[in-house]
Amino acid sequence: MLNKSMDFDRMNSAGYLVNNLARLFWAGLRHRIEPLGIVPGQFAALLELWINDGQTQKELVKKLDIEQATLANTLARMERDGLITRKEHPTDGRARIIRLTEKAWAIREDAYKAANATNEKALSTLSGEEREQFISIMRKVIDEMRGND
Amino acid sequence: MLNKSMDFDRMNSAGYLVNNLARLFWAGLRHRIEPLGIVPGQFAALLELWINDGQTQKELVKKLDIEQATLANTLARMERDGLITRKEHPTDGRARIIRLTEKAWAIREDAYKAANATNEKALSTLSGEEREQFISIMRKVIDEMRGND
DNA sequence: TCAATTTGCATAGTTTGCTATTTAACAGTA
DNA sequence: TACTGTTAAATAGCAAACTATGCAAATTGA
Repeated sequence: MLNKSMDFDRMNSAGYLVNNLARLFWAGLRHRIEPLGIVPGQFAALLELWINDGQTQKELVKKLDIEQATLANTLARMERDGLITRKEHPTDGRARIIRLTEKAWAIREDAYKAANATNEKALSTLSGEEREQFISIMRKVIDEMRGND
Repeated sequence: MLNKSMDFDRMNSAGYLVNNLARLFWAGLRHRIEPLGIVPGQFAALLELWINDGQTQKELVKKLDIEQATLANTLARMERDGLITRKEHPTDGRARIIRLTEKAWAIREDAYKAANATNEKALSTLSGEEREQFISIMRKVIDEMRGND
């Protein structure tokens, strides 16, 4: 072998592992919430609306780390699926107030349980200390990556 | 507050953080490899083919943690983009041999550098020990999640 | 006041993931 | 040999991410 740089071991690449992990979490959550009639992409919006119902799309975008266009499409599917309604804003003709339906409220507790179960299963192999390390390292890396580049 | 279980803090959820992180890695890699004329989804297949050119789709699927249909589509785009060719298999009329083009070979070193730079930037805030913990914890969790559920 | 700019949301178009299904070729067996 | 079952790859259809662009309402400022 001429040069070590000629190799790239994806099993040692943080990016490769993170991607892999994200798809496993996605799949695990998808299975668990399927009976509730929701899909993983709707989860973040639901979490935020369960805490604070009746926001505009703009307010949601600010809190959920996704692009405006992504959220607009997800909200359209959620409306189609009967999870939210969108009514006109009282003072701003461009904005719309997003409100959860009864159906969305009804699945709240089960959805929390599904998410917690997915996390619990994933981390079940780790010690308490390792869990803390894992979470805190991820937060550090996210901050770093959001910072500059 | 009636009940602690009524809350779900996504900033403390491993799944939420992992998802976030994966999209940041994806974006970082995308920016860096854009000048090379490739996209992140093609990366895994390229890595494997750079090591072992001339495999069938089935062989690639076994090594890359993605579904057969996903790979088939990605390979179609790679063919369209002039990164691979697909020739008939000498003994099996169903299979096709996937081979890298000159164009794909030419960007190899720059692609490795781009991936390494993305990882390096991401982990730059971590100590050597933390990096090792991060990688080894991710491997543990992946093994756990792949295992059963 | 009214033209220009900004802003909130929607839409277009692409990639990449998934599941499910189809197609064609292979392999084994009656 | 003809039938049956299996297997490799392609295709259909959906979700969800992104960038870029469009549109109409709101705001600004000359």
